[in-house]
Amino acid sequence: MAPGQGAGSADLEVVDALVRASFVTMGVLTKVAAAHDLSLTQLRVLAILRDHRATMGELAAYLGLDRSTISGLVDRAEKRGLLQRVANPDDGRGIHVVLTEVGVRLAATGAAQVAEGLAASVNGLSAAEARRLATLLDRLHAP
Amino acid sequence: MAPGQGAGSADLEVVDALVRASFVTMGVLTKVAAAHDLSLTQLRVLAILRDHRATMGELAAYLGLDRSTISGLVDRAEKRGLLQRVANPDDGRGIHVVLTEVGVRLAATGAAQVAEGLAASVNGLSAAEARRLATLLDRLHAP
DNA sequence: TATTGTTATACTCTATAACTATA
DNA sequence: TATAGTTATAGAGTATAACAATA
Repeated sequence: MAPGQGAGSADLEVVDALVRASFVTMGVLTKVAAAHDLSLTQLRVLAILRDHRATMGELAAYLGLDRSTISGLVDRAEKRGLLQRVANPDDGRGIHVVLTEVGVRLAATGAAQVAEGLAASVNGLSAAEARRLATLLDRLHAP
Repeated sequence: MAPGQGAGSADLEVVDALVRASFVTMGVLTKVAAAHDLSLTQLRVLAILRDHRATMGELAAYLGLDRSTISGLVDRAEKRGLLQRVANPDDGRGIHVVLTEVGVRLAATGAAQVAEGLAASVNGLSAAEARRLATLLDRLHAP
């Protein structure tokens, strides 16, 4: 590996810190989800649908899961009354998925609890440090 | 909620950034694991055992999982030749779990690939920014 | 013919409850 | 009696392959 390229030793420090922080973050998310009898993926589905109306295929693409997996997830959430399949007038194939009232409320509660749970972790930082951290994190881009 | 307490709006920015970055990070970890036919949890087990010899119960406590879950995980990994159960001479109940040669190599390869995969995300930062990010992340503490 | 979604199947992950062996 | 681990069981998440409906 050429010097300055790839995973150099200077990067290892950040990578380790990122992995550690991510497990803490995922722990909070999983705990919030479990408190509402949701899996992490179900919580993500609610969060996505809170902002966007999506088709089954769009959910699959966004989450990086197979469409058959989404069918099951949506089945169970629909049975719980959290969301609904809605026919798409423009295309008889692409079904829209939308949150119900109950789903909207649960998504909002979940988001608030995630923020609350993570705020505890962030409490050690000053407001300026928190802003700096947010800025640096946002400059990481997906591979 | 009192001002300055809990999840104030100043924190929301960091929380969102943290959640986004964590999903990117977990995506890399999951992809590396899948490339070796491992689940994320299995990869974590290898990473833990790379540094520490642990009992079944210690693994369970560290990962926040039930002991019965660890039994299954270790079963499958042992069947693949990645690790071994070793009797504990000091206590006939607490079994030690240790990596095999193959497991050690896989753990090392996985760690390198995670670092490589995340280095791509970190490339947009200067060395000084990367250090600052690592420092800030390390100041987040588990809830 | 290509795309969207579902179903059947199989495997992993996970927890609960009941159990065995050791301390 | 308490602790460590396993097993049986059940439910959820996941992908693959085969399928139906629509474009």
